[in-house]
Amino acid sequence: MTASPRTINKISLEDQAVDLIREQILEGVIQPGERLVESRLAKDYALSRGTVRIALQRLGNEGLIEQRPYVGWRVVEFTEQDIWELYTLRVALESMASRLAAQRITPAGKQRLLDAFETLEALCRTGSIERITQADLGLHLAIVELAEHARLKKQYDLIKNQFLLYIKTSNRDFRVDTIAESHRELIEAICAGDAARAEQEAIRNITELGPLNSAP
Amino acid sequence: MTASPRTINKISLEDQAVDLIREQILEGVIQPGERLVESRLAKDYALSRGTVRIALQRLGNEGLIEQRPYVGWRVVEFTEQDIWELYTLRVALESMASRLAAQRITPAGKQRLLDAFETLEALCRTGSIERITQADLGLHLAIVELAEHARLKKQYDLIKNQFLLYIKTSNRDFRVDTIAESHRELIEAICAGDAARAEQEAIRNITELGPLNSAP
DNA sequence: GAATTGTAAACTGTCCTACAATCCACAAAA
DNA sequence: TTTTGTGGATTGTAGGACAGTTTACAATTC
Repeated sequence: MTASPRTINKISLEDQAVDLIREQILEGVIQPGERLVESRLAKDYALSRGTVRIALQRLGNEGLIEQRPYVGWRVVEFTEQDIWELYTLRVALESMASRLAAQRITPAGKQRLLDAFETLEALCRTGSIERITQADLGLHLAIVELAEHARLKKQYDLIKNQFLLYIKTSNRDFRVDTIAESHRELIEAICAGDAARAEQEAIRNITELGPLNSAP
Repeated sequence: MTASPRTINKISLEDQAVDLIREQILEGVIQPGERLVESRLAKDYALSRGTVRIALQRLGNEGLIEQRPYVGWRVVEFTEQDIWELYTLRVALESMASRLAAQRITPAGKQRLLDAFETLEALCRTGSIERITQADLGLHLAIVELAEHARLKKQYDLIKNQFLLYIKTSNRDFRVDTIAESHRELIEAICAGDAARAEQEAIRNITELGPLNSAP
């Protein structure tokens, strides 16, 4: 007998703590600039300090919180430079991802892309900003995963949440109605296996939304 | 009275542990595939398990070691796919770095680049492989730092040591005599402030050395 | 009053001990 | 040969302890 597809959830407390605290930050429960006190978090979540400590290290690596020796951790506050960095890095990583995705696109991959795209399209008509943002990110994430490049994905994940935090805490007004549409050509290029065009469309898609014109 | 420029070295044990263990790995004292046992490291370096634990987390993030739950950490062993990933990621990050560096080059920046280049040139005539590799990396690192892009640098640092580990553990024969020369045009382009050419030269420089022809 | 210096509180950095959970190799059994 | 214990090693996690450091603020000095 082989094990059934259902597997037991065996997530370490460290991992759970990371997810939990990250959620609190992204939800805005813990605001930018606010401090994270090891001992208080440990008490709140009924964990040991050591476990919380590891979790904070990891979130620090994700760039959501920053450390000052003997003072502690606090949620980052983004500057103009930070935003510029995030956008430019996204361009570098996603343009490569798009090119690779186009090179190795499969029927299953196309399906996944189109599903993600349709989800985004639907939400753009009726959904909340929250959910649109989520779907948008989901589409980009799909592209990155289709590139089948573990390190690229890892580096992308590393800045993904910083981007989310920025979106949620800034009050930029996005033209909701055009978001889905601005992805159409990118998706088409990838599905068509046109690597060069996919790369260019990725650059355009990110650049036209971001504040890249005002580079420092 | 103002404090003199000499500052006191106040490095946390966690950080020192990271540096120490990383050194052991890069020196080959701990070989790829070998296990890292928390309690043994703690005893060897006279540290507590908690401190070692944090250090291992960090090295895991750098991709030098990998974790299996309840089993422990061991030094990574690179596959063909890994090497391909490292090279392609380097291209993505360094081509952007070169472009930015060219855009914001200053006299001081030129000086730094040329110094690094000359060091490399000199070593290519007389130095050991070890030192040439070090100087080569130093030059690339200078470019990345001249881009003045904190996140780009952070992501570069994250794969830098994986690359070093690969170089040290693989027995690829590098044409030592051509290494310095292959950087000349890149350096020139950056110093000339020619962003587009710098970007292209960066791609060429990395690609012509690496095994990118045999992409998976 | 401004600058310096002392002081207490809060928190991090680090260590220790302890024990349950888990993996793994190997022996025992079917 | 395959399955099923079983024990040892190591990780995962908790909790307590205390020194080191920062910080705000009070006390002191000029």
